[in-house]
Amino acid sequence: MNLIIVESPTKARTLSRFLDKDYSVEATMGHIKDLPKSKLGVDIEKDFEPDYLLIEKRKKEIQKIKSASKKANLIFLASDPDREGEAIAAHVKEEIGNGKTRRIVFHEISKEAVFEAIKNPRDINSDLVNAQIARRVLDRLVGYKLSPLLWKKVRRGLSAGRVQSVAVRLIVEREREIENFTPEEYWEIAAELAKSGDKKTFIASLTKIKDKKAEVKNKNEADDIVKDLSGADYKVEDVSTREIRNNPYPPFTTSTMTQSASRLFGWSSKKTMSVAQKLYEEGLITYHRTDSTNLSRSAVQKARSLIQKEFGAKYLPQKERVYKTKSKSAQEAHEAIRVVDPFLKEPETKGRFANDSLKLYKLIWKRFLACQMSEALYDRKTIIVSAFSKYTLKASGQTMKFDGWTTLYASIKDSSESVIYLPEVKKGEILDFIKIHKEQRFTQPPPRFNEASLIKTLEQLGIGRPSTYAPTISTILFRNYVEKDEGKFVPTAIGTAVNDFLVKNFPEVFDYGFTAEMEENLDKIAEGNSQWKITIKKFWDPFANKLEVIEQKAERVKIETEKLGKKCPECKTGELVIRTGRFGKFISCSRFPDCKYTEKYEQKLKMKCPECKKGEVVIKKTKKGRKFFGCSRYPDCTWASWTDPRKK
DNA sequence: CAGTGAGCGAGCTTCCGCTTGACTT
Repeated sequence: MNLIIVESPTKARTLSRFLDKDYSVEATMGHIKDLPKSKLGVDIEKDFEPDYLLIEKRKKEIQKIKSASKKANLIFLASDPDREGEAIAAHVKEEIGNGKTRRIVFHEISKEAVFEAIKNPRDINSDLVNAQIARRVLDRLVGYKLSPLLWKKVRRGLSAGRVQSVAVRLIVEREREIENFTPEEYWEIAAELAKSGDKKTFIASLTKIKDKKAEVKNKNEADDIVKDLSGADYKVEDVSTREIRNNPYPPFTTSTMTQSASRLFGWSSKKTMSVAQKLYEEGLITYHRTDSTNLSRSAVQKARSLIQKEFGAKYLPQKERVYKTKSKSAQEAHEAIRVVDPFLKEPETKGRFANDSLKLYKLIWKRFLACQMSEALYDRKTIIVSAFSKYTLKASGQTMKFDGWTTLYASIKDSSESVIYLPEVKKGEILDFIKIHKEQRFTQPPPRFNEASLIKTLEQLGIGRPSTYAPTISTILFRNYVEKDEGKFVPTAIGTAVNDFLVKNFPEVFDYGFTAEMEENLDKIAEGNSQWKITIKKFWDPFANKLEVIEQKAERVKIETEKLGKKCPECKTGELVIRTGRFGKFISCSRFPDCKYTEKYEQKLKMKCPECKKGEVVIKKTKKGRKFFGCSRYPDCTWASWTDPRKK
């Protein structure tokens, strides 16, 4: 009897299905050891010795593993093939405490991959484990030293960390960009033209004036050009047709899946991940927390045979498509997110969220199949027109020749570049002038982040991991650092104050490149080329100095309040302001602490309560920070709902 | 379903990354 230990119980179940009776499989449910929650757990005096303890909640799993290991001849530690997985394997080995353990890794869950791995066992890679320790200790030092500083200098209960604080920083700085943005006026000018005698017209936009890019700044300039152009001869200078090839998107990762579900279904990352978790547990999709775009050979073969059968040879490229993982921080522990069986188009999904499950499954199915299909082909035709040999105008449009993969999965490009009618014309041909179009426009500020764009940006910066994107968003909302306004993130006064304090005093730690630099150092440790204690010491010494100075010298941070423009009804002298407390926003008197008047701040939905029809629907927060909808007449009316009543 | 802010100063808050449940207001 041999024992295989993996991280996920679902993975354990899948493995035991295709392994014979000689193997038993157990799961750790993630990490089994960690630093203590209630204290630092890092002995700085003793070279940063970490105090890894068994996690209370994992006692049950450890017991099961221990008893199973007693019956086993060999124990294969098959946690994920990355830094964290190596640490888990090391921790399990410490607990089992005998020489029967072997470390194995596999990158896909198939019989072949598992047996191949078993044939190539190795020892625990202590360099990789050391890299995990360095990562853990660094995050603990940053989080557990800076948070208490915030309690002292800003407010109790706040938090700071390598990941969450940068997420807040992105949102705060974007808001400032928007506030400081001055829109600039510009004009778009186009001529509506037609082939001589043709009834159908087309639009050519002004691109150049005297061979320089046309930049029309104001109405006077626009009017002059329009006057000029109105009586002009329009001559075709050039006609060209070019074939455009459009390749499919790579298969989903956690980041791209949450982005697509957000764009297409309007789902939060939390919702997408929980629906994906169910699909994974039902054996319908591969693991949903991954940054890899790798696909198993056999899955690709199945996909190809389905494409051949359902869509025909034209839709099947000669060679299978291979996707290289772009993300620098990727650790390739898992495959891309794909359906397990491409031939299963519409599985029966169970439970309360059956509809959502099916919706997400179909999206993953399409994305996976599409990624192995032929490219889409377009003809892009461009007509260059001149007027007075001073003005250059351009009309372009494309027609699809072959839909390829877009027959399954809509390309974003298709919706933005609509098919435009362009006539058959020849060089030198004179066109009929119909009329001039002009339109005033303004440059736009960058958009606020939503969950999708925030996750995308964090991933590009290498900050956070697939398992933490959704939880990080929950954290910064729960702490009231940011709030959502129509799905977009807006920083609160607290979030802005905390961010400015951190960035001003610890610019290196919250620099957008800090994590990338940390990863480089961790790689050196993992390769055995550097010692983790030295790396941590290099960070710690200047950091500790700064901590001390700032703790002594920094002033307590004042948090800006938003005025409501009303007098305080109690003292009649102060003004009412909005403050953000531990439980969200509330209204109070600006003369606090001299006047202690407070009032509830209610975010109204402009909708009557569906139950009593008298009160208004208001947004509230539970003690745990979760948003819900309730009636403003509470406790007279106890109507409440998790979901937005407007969306029914 | 009251509480939040300041400061008094009991005792407590806090990180990131692995994994799943529990499951309501």
